[in-house]
Amino acid sequence: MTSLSDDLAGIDRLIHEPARLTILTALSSCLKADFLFLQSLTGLTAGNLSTHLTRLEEAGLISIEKTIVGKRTNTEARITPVGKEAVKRHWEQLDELRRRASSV
Amino acid sequence: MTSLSDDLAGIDRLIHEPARLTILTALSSCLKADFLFLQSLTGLTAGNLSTHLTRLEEAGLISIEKTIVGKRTNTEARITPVGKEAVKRHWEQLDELRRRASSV
DNA sequence: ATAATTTACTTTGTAATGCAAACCGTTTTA
DNA sequence: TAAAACGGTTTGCATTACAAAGTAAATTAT
Repeated sequence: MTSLSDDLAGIDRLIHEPARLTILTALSSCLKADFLFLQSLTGLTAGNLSTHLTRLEEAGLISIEKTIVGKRTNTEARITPVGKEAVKRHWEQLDELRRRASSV
Repeated sequence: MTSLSDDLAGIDRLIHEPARLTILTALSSCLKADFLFLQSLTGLTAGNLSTHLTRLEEAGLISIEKTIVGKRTNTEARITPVGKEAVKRHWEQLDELRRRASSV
């Protein structure tokens, strides 16, 4: 038996942060994306995108791979199976919270 | 013309905070609720609920009315028309963000 | 040749804020 | 009448999201 209170307590703030939720949701659909693509997609500054990607990597939700392309570094992010499941679950949790809170 | 980047930038963090999103969504459905009801509904500590309600009131999203019931104070929160529209819009913005980010 | 600019990021500094814990005035109970 | 409960508010701290500054390599201009 769960309650609205449990729904609320179950929200993971790491994922709920709008920028990270956007990044994770996008990566769930395209699997892999490089830094500059994610930057133009989200409109984030490079600094903030960098920090968010690092946090997501530390949490095991994405993996980051750096390669040399041409003569420059290239940073690619890929969602992990854990990350993919987590973001799917997060959207479901939000749906559930909305549903429950909408009928008190 | 809007983009995913605009969707992201348009998210209001005051509303996005899980506890406040829950409070606002609940008040959208029941219009009026007292402090203790909201506390048991959300599972928040009294201190945190108090702070969240104050912030929502300051933002004009809810109104707070204090009366004496029996011999004790009673705090009731009510959603304002602005608040009701804002939370509706927030859920729509999340839907839109999810939709857009899911098809990059 | 080398200075200046651009690219692709990372690190730092700071202001905001969410939470737990402490507090407060009143009322009820022992 | 002491103490515990009620119905909250205020405070202190640790986290964190952002902008701005920094960095290292590559490119362009002079």
